[in-house]
Amino acid sequence: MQARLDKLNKIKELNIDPFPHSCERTHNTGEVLTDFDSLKENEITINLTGRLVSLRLMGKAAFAHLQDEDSKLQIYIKRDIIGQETWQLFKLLDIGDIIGVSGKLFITRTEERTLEVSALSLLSKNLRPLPSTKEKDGQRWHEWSDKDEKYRNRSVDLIVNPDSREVFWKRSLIISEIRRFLDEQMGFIEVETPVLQPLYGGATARPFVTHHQALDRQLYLRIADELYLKRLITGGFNRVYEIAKDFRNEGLDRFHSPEFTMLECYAAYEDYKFCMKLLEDLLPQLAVSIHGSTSLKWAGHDINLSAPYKRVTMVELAREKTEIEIVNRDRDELAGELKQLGIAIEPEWGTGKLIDELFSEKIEPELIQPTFVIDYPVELSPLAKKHRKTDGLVERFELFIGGHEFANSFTELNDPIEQRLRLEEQARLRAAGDEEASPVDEAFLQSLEIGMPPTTGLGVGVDRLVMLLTGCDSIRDVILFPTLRDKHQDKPPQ
RNA sequence: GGGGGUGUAGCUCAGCCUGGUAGAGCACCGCCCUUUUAAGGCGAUGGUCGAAGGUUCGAAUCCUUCCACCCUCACCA
Repeated sequence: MQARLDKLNKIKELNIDPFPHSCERTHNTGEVLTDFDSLKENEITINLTGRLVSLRLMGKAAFAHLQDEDSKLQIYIKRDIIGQETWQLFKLLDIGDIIGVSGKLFITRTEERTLEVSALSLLSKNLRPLPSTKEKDGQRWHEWSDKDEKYRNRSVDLIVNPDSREVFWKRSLIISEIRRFLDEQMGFIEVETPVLQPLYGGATARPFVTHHQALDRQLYLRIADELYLKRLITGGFNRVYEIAKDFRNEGLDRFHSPEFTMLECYAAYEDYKFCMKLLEDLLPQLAVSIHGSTSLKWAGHDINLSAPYKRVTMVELAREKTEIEIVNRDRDELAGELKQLGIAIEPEWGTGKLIDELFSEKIEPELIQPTFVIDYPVELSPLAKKHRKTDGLVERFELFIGGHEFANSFTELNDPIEQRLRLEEQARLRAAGDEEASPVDEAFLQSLEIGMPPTTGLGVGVDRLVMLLTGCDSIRDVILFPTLRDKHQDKPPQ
């Protein structure tokens, strides 16, 4: 770094501003590579900007690679072409500097498409050396691969690791494709609901708690958008969605981040079958536009996202995979059968929790191809409407892919009286020590009392969707700045 | 929280089992080189071996504790 500061001063002594305000730019590397033949034929002068990522100095000439937002291009710098003054500047450049070059295209003896530089300017000096990497024909040496460092220093990661760049490029595409699908094909509108909430709800999770000074009041970071979005349905917006961060104060692992991105959408005058159809339209479309095909590899499985997806009720699945009946069961009997399967259970768990446990232990991991698991026990779903045919169930589904949950949806409960009873039951569990049961949200209940049309809602974990479509196996690989422990200095000895 | 793994030069890693005072490649610095591409050649610099204790004549190496990351289980949609 000291060496680079010295160079910075030498550059200033040459009367060159190492951090100028603007520059000329006519193309990016992608455009040059695409139209190379005609640009070369017509001897078009190209102005490129980018970061110097490799340098091969050979006395009075040099080859280098310039990387921009698209890809990279080799440039050729020759003293006799750029002149003594610019050559002096060039020799003070380092890998990592951002420069602008202009010149015409040619092909080297080794047949690499190259820009012959006739003018060169420094746009921003690099003072902190980048990790050195080498690459040829897609093969890489000395790759900067320390995961901890990648997560903590994403700028460097994005410069140095094309794979990371591609993941986040795709993430952005996925989100804009989802928006386009909902806006243009489905007639939804995007809305924004509070992140800071006086009460939290819409999911079972422990919230983050914060405090507002001026109001002198406790607020929570939202764990879900659900209750607010339904209030908008009551208000007359028939199709709304939100793509935003939710926050859950829980453990973190490969599939869970304390802040994560959720898509929630609600459609009036539809039921949960609408949401299944929506996913069967959206996912193949996304897979093709992001990945080029509906078949992909993820978590060691070959997965095909072509619709339609298998639909199977939770009751059938439990019967088929474990021979256990889950509807209207006596709590202790059910607990006994779970124990026989070797599932560790806690004495205070109710039937809902037991079924949930059975399901995640024995059934989820086997759902590799996209599968809608439908019709859940009412105990697990305080916000879902009871099943139109079967007692004890609600109209709900979750989508499983590769053994993991990707979406959750139900026909929304819009009977305000029943909803109040169910929320009061949750509040009772909460009072009994279940930190994840939600409190009663009076504003939400009053909105149901005004009258919410029959409605269906859907939540999709966007981070997991990105993992699936980019082949990443950790949620940290698809979040630009994942939550990490502090890397503090070790405490001094006493 | 339990179990396993990792941490050595700016980067990627060897050395640890079997203790003797730190190594390679790349980067960086100097010199040579006007179509190279993991450019090449010559030379130089660079490390409190994650931290702190302990054992020992002697610790990167053995032991203990702590810190961070990864995997896994538990918790958790």
